[in-house]
Amino acid sequence: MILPHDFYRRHAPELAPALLGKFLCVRGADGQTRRARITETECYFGEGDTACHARAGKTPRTKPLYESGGIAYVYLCYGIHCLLNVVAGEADFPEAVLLRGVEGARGPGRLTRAMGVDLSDNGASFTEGGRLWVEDDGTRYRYTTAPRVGIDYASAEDRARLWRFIIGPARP
DNA sequence: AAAGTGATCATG
DNA sequence: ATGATCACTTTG
Repeated sequence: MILPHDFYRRHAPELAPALLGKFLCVRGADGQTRRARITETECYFGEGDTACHARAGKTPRTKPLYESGGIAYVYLCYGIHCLLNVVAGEADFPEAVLLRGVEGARGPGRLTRAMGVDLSDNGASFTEGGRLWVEDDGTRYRYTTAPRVGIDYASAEDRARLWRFIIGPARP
């Protein structure tokens, strides 16, 4: 089942674990579809989250974050890597879920390279029959939470949030 | 441990 | 126009 728009219209801290175990699907230029189960996500939540790109408000780059959920926010990181986020929630409130890993590709930069996602996918819809979508096969997974990575610049409070979600045994 | 890499954003 | 900053990966 292809996840519908409503699935994405909730807050990112809730959407991030909900995406675990779902299949990220990308139709390539050759017509072949690549499918991989999502194993690791992180959420970024609002202008008040000092780790979120939208912390400085709306700019040309962060504009997709302010759209209604169910579209892609892709940006270039460290000059090399395209990182793929799933925009969450309602319009005018910036929040998204970073896809950090799928089966067969750990790391957000490797994920996009493996799946063939790049900057041209920025703003693309996951629900309107484009080359990107997410499928649910009904499987549920246990997961572990952890702090987000690569956000040393954020406030201590925001660095401490357990907003990283990883498929695996729940922590004791 | 450290470099490689370039868009983005805040300055001037 | 310039410079600092990065939601990373690879190499040694």
